[in-house]
Amino acid sequence: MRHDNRPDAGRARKSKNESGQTAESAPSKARRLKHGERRDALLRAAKELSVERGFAVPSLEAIIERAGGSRRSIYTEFGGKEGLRNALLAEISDEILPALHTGIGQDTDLRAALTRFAHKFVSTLMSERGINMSRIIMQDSFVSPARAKSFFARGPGEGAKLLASILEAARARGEIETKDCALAANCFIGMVRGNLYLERVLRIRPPLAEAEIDAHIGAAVDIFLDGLRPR
Amino acid sequence: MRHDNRPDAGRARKSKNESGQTAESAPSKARRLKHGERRDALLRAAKELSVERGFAVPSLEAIIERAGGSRRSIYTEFGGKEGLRNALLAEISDEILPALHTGIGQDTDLRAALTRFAHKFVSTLMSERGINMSRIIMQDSFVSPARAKSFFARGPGEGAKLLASILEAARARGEIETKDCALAANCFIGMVRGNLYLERVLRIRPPLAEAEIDAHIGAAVDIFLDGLRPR
DNA sequence: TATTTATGGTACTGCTCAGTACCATCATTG
DNA sequence: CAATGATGGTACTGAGCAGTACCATAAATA
Repeated sequence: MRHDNRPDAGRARKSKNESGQTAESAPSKARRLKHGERRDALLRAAKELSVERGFAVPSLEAIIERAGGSRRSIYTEFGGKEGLRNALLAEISDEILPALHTGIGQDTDLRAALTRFAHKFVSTLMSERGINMSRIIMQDSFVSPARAKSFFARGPGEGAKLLASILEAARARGEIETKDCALAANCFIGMVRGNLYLERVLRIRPPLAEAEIDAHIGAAVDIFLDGLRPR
Repeated sequence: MRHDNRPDAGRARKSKNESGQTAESAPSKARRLKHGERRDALLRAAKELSVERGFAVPSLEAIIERAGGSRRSIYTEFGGKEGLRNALLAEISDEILPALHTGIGQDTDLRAALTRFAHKFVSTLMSERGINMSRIIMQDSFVSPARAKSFFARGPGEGAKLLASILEAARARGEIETKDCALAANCFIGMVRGNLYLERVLRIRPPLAEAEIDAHIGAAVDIFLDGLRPR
């Protein structure tokens, strides 16, 4: 029951089967993936393309070229560009945010805890990959404040809370003295970020050497602890 | 000598003279501005449109609609979109950067100097207008690292240098004790920024109340000064 | 093996927008 | 006041890209 009343119903197709499989995630053949697999492939391609280039969602063409599948796949899997964007941002958040907070709060020594926190922060967010992800999230925030909000809450927001609770504990032990631990936590995080984060995001500065990181964190921890020490 | 061999040479023009003057900077008539004036009008329109909406360069259509003139004007005045972008970013930098540093370094008292610096920083950059300008500059940085670099150098970079020199002076007077004033300045700036700046840029937080600003700055200055006080 | 179903592929549509051509008109200058 | 030059206005062009229609084909199922 083919209704060929369409103008170009019988148009010649460019048979692209020759070498059209640009998908590098699939082992050379791998045609016809099923639902979940195709979704993963598309999402992974979108993510890697974004992260490689440090730019927000690439064009659908570019994604398909890398992942295989077709425009149609994107619409069935994600419902369109916006859905893909949502999934992509969630994916990126899921990669970067846990790395930000793992192991925080294990140290009993305050200085060690602060140093660990800062190191985690700097090495996760200021690495090449972390910066590219930051850039993607920032660019996206100009499009969707909602996604930015959720990212912030799960990332820096959560970090600030964790740090504040660490400070509360230290204050309870009498190691530090401050009115407002949340405020102090905010200050510490800012201090760790310094101007470096901005410089990295703006691509003004190359990735930091270990020595630079240590010096910066050392200075921040010193100033912070001395600033809060009990009289 | 009109060569009417063009297909639409004699096409009907929509006479738009009825009320086509959307230019608000011009007093209702003001047709046919000359060179410099048109340039200013275009640039101002581009700037206000960007700043109002917190988004990078608007479409040429939008600019023209507000400024008057025509696409042609933009090409004769700026050489195209890229030239306009350059001029726009320079314009924005020229507005925001001087405000950032004026009056810094006048105070003899270190605490007063730090507080003034921080206040200038927060009230300039975290105001609605300042945040919108920051957003524009960030978005542009994803397009042109060169412009981002120059902005950073003139803004935060310059600020860090100023602050470092203030700290040097204080150290010479024996008021503070630190190995590296540049590092310490970096820390202070970061502390002032805290998470607030990011929250504002991402539009997660509304403009700060005076009380919030004072509390935040107060905490930062306290921690910083105590952290650097001589043993 | 034949039929159905879902997925891959391609072209088309429509929109936005930068850049360009060219006409119309105002302003200047002799 | 007429000729000339510069500026305003409009439409056209072409590129990029999201979304959609529909054909082709591989997999599933009977």
